[in-house]
Amino acid sequence: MDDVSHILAPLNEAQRAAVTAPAGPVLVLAGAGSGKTRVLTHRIAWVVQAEGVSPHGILAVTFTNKAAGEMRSRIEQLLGISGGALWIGTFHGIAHRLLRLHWREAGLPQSFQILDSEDQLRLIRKLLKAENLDETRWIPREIQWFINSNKDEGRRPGSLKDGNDPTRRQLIRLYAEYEAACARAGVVDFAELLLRAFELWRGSPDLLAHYRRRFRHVLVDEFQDTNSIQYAWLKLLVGSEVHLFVVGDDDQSVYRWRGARVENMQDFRRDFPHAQLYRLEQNYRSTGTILNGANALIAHNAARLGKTLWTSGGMGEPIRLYAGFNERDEAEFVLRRIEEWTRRGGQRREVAILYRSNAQSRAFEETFLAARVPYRVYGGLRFFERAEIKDALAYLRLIVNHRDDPSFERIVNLPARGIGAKSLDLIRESAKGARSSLWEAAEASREALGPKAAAAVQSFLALIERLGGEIADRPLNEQVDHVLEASGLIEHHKREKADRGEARVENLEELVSAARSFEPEGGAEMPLLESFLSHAALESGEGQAEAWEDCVQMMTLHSAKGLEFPVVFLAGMEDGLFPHQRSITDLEGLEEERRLCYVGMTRAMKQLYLTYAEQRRLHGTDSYGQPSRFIKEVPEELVEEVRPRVHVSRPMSAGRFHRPESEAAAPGMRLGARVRHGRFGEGVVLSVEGNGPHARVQVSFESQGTKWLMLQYANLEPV
DNA sequence: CGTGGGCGGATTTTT
DNA sequence: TCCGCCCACG
Repeated sequence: MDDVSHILAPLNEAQRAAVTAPAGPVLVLAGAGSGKTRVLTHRIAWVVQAEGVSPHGILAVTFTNKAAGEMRSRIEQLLGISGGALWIGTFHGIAHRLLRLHWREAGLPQSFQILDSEDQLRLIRKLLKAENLDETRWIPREIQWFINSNKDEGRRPGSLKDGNDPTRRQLIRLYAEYEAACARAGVVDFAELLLRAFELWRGSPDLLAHYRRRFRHVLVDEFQDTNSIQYAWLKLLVGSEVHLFVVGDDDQSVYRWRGARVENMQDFRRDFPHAQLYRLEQNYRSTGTILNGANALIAHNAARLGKTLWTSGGMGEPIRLYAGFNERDEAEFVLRRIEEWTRRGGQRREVAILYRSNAQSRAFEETFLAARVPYRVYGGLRFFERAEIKDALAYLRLIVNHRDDPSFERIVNLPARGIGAKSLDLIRESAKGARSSLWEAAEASREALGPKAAAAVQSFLALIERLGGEIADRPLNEQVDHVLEASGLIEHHKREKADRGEARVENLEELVSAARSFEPEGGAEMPLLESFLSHAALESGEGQAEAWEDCVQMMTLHSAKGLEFPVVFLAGMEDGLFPHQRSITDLEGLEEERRLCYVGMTRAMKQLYLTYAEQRRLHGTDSYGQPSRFIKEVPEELVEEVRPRVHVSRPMSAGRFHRPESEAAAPGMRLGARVRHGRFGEGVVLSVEGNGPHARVQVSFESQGTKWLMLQYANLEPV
């Protein structure tokens, strides 16, 4: 046996017991901040080093690409080897890998592409339109939900019963049509990746046997977030002899609404009655006060596996509660506290503002912008989801796979080339009649179309063909670059309104540089371009961490899961907002909201603030909310109410941003301020975006129109 | 065919 | 309030 002390030494007793658990299924109930990731990585290291298992025989599944990447690098550090042989990835990533390797057995075309949720919605809309169904009666989102949740449960249209309900019958029919359309186009959506991978194994015993022999150790992170098909897939793989090691926390299950089944944790104990259970309850993150508060809160949920976090550290400071007059007052309070924190030597990046829904970031952004305090909002539109990026990818996808109908639809007339709705309808009709792809229908459409449209269609097809030839055998970034130029996309965006178009061109350039630095993951052998396209579909592209500026972090509670911060503000603690109105009515929904609150509280290491606003402007109207019921579920003695509002800070118009100008990095850049520019003359500030050296202002000049200017170069003077 | 105005809808999010 | 989508118009 190799020396394994470095694997075991940093672990506490419970962690060590889990890491060294003997053969058989294992369930680790890991509370927030109890070293969950550490247990997983050390388990892998242990299995490799102490039990001599080859990394080749290990499969580890996570929920996000980020988590997978972190796990891989931690294992590499721990073992001092390259983790290349380990299969670590998301369920979707691993399913994708399997389908690439075994596309034939899975019944897929070799060059199948992945449909993201937006593509999927678009396709559903197309189907509805083709069927002449009213979108107000058949809501695309609901149909999408119907399809995905059935796939998540492993159900194909053929196995669904309509129960003599005409609505349901129609939904099932649409599901079947949607499947046919995907097959025709050679595309698979996210849920399909999982279901296909499941069916692949279920339908090929030899293949399954192969993987069962290969993967002797299967580890799963965030098990409470698995859905039915993922768990079914795991059970299929595991059979009887493989070691399944799952880690999860039922109290942190916050994705029920997208198919996650906390019940899988209980089911696990039923399905593997001999499973060993380990509890990790010692928390290394938060103060005793924070933990006690979180424990008390979550105790209001029924149906828990049960777990109480404790710490060997001190109680720390009380949890602080602030009742703001309105959302602006709330934001200003948070701002003042953060300034206090930094004045005492704290860093901004150590502070997180967490909220229930993205719209809440706005009030904070405005306040922080005005105060010139750098912040970063996580979430929002991701890189690969931006329209211009998706257009560019659609070109590449269509080049790779002419049958990719969604891509065809997307770009056939972008930039505009005279192929209007009517021509497209014709092509769609004939594709449907011939059960062929749009591409094939377009090829055959010459006669059916007018001469002008026919020429336009043919030249589009020729363009795609030509591009395919021109980019063959060139480096990936040149391929992307060439397609962007030759397709006219760049030109198209350059002609747009200056501000918007510029940003789009920049994003497209970013895509080229992403291509330049792209390295395919080991495994499946496929052309670089195709693997880049799959990567683009599977990776949201959130990871583009910008220069590590010292910024206050703002994000939703959901995206904060798995993170920790010395100082946490849980903002918007009002009934209706949090718990959210739409979850308030049923118990299950409410319990999930409570778990979300638990997740939020347990992000905090040293200081935790709960804040709410008595009056909040939302969707344009003012509402007067009650403090969140969750506040009352935290024991009073742990909470200190900050400055019970004796005097109210008036949020009046003139003093909207009442920061002394001398403190501001760029004085006078308030919204509505009058400024003078050397060349453009006088104007009014319409908006301010970003901060630090990247800040940009939009100014409406009297004679030169509206322009975006980089603050650092513009030399604007207040008038 | 491309643009602007009117209308409705507006958790949470990863893949 | 604000954003995205659809339709009507030029």
